[in-house]
Amino acid sequence: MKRLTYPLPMARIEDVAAHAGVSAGTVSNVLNRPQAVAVKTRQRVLAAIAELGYLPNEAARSLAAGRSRTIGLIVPDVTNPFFADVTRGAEQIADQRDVVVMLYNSGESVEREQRYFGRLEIQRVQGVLVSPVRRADAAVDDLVRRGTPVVLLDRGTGRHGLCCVSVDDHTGGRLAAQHLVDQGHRRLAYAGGPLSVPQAAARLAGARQVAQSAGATVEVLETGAVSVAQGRAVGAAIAGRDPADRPRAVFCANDLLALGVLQAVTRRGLRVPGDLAIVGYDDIDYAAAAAVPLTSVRQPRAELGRVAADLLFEEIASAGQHRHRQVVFQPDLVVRQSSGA
Amino acid sequence: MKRLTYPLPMARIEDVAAHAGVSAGTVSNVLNRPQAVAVKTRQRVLAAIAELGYLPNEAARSLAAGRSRTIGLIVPDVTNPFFADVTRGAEQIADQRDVVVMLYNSGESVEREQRYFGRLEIQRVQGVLVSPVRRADAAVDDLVRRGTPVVLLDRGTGRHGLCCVSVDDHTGGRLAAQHLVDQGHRRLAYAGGPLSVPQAAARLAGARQVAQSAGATVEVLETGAVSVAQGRAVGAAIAGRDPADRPRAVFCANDLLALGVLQAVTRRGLRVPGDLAIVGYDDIDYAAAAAVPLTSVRQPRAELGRVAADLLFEEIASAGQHRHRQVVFQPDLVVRQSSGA
DNA sequence: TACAGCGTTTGGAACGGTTCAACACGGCGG
DNA sequence: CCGCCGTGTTGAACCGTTCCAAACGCTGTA
Repeated sequence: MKRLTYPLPMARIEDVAAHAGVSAGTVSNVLNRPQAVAVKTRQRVLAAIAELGYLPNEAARSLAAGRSRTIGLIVPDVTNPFFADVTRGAEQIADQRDVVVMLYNSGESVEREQRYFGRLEIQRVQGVLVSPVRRADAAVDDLVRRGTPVVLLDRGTGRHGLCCVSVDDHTGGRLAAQHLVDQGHRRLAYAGGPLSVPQAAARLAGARQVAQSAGATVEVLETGAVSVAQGRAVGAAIAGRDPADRPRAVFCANDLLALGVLQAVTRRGLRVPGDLAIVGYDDIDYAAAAAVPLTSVRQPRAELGRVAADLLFEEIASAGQHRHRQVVFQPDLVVRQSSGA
Repeated sequence: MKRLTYPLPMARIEDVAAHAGVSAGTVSNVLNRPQAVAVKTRQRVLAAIAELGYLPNEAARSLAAGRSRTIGLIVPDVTNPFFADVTRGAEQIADQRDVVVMLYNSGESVEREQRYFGRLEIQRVQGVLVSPVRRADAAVDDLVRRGTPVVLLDRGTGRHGLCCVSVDDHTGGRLAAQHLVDQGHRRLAYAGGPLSVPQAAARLAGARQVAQSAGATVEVLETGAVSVAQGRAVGAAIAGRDPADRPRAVFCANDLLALGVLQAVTRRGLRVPGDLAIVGYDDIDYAAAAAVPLTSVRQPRAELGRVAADLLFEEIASAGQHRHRQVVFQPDLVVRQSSGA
């Protein structure tokens, strides 16, 4: 008995073959190795495909081929404009190879990340791009041990002996601090955290280095996360201080934080950049659109995603003998009004 | 000859079966119909699965089962906080059923949308959730005709004789206008567009209705898109006018637009809400975080996604006889400073 | 005429699961 | 002691592709 499929059984490769008067193998060749098929035959087959509206069954295809035409991508949160652009970059490269990207948001949860790794393995993805939640991530190690190529995105640099792409956060911190110092500021603050996040720490270290050699001070205002709400808290704290005891410039670990600070201090009557200069990080679209357009450190976001995907495909192709590479990008500073340009 | 797989051949169901001393069918039962297997056997099999680190091959599974455990979701742009939340809602429901969501951004391009539909069909997704680019979308019709269940998200209401979920834009427009009228405004403006987008038109219509019965006027400032940049242009135009000839309140078709207007008019010295009251739409996170927190019309975003997914699964389950439903949500107004609360 | 060589096509064996009819087994009632 | 029943388990067919060795047909050469 034929199984009942609602509502119509799709054309299979056999149907196309029959319709074109060839064998299934030939249809498969037309699809996968067109140059191996005589022009006339190929045209006949293509006509049959069009006529029947044939669409190959991906499940059968990946089963037979032994690999699925997908890669996995796990980021903390696509809603974050930074990761949205990274994602776009990776998708662009995958698209060129006709590979589908399975996207997951870890939400900074180790448990979710692990669950998604499992899903990706079940799907037999060719490889995984991931911004791991933890620097030392056992789940990543497992995945690698089981044989899935992995490229680290923006985090966990180097630790795993894996390919990884990142942006030089130390330099980013230096750029921001140098700019503020150049504007004449000597009392800086750094808002960001938690400092256990390597990126937050590296940006601070860079800023400190510059400040030190310029005779400036950097006060650390550590936050529990990098969100607008946390930024507002920082801004309120700054605005609430005695003017003599206030930093004159604040460098924020990301733009969301900076936007929060901006909002909180202007609401309390401080002028930006007059009373407080602000520099953000990431240069998200909303940074330029803020009430006082934000000076920010820009990272090559889409490029990051593209290069990561390229590395992944390289590793996939070179099954086995592959030399892991670590690519580090340089950020640059975009000066706008918030820092008093 | 065995095909060479890098680097290790994964355990198959046969391996598990051998290891547990049962047949493959029993292992399959343990995985899919646990209650049909004797407790002792089940435990033995589960132990074998754990020991071998067995992960079922999803491709083989969907090939045999005749359907993949995936649904498709196509939105204009996940970066837009509105759609990000809708996506989260849909994913939540799918997750409960152990179904993977394949997410695509149409970028408002008909061509991309069509390409993604093709991909989803090739993947044999169980169904598709889509915010179609065009109201009358031939690609959607094709998909439906070929037998893929489709639920329309937030757009194209009713036209197709399909399930659809949306938010009442007319009411949204009324809420915004009523609020402005209540604040004493009689010269309103509506910024948004293009008006060929049904949503933009409905919001305007709602606003007009209220304005009319209150003896207020609504000037239309049509835009080509709803972005921060377009908002800035509108704001510049308003600020550039003679004060006597200016609207005193502007209702924007979305928050990005409103943020742009806010930025442009404050930079030109107008006070918000003193000189110009602003109301946005969507209540994205950045709305509350703006330099002047934005009054906005909130839509139940995650709920929208959840209900859409529920409807889709309902339709999938009731293969064939299914009565399409159209769910309409009501928006509500979130009052903040930008409208002079 | 035979045959080598080449480009094209074919048939059939995988791929790794699901599903279901048939069967084995033990207990129970007659 | 036999037949029956229900519970668990098995074996084999099947899902729709890819891939590859072998077959095929044609041309050119010996």
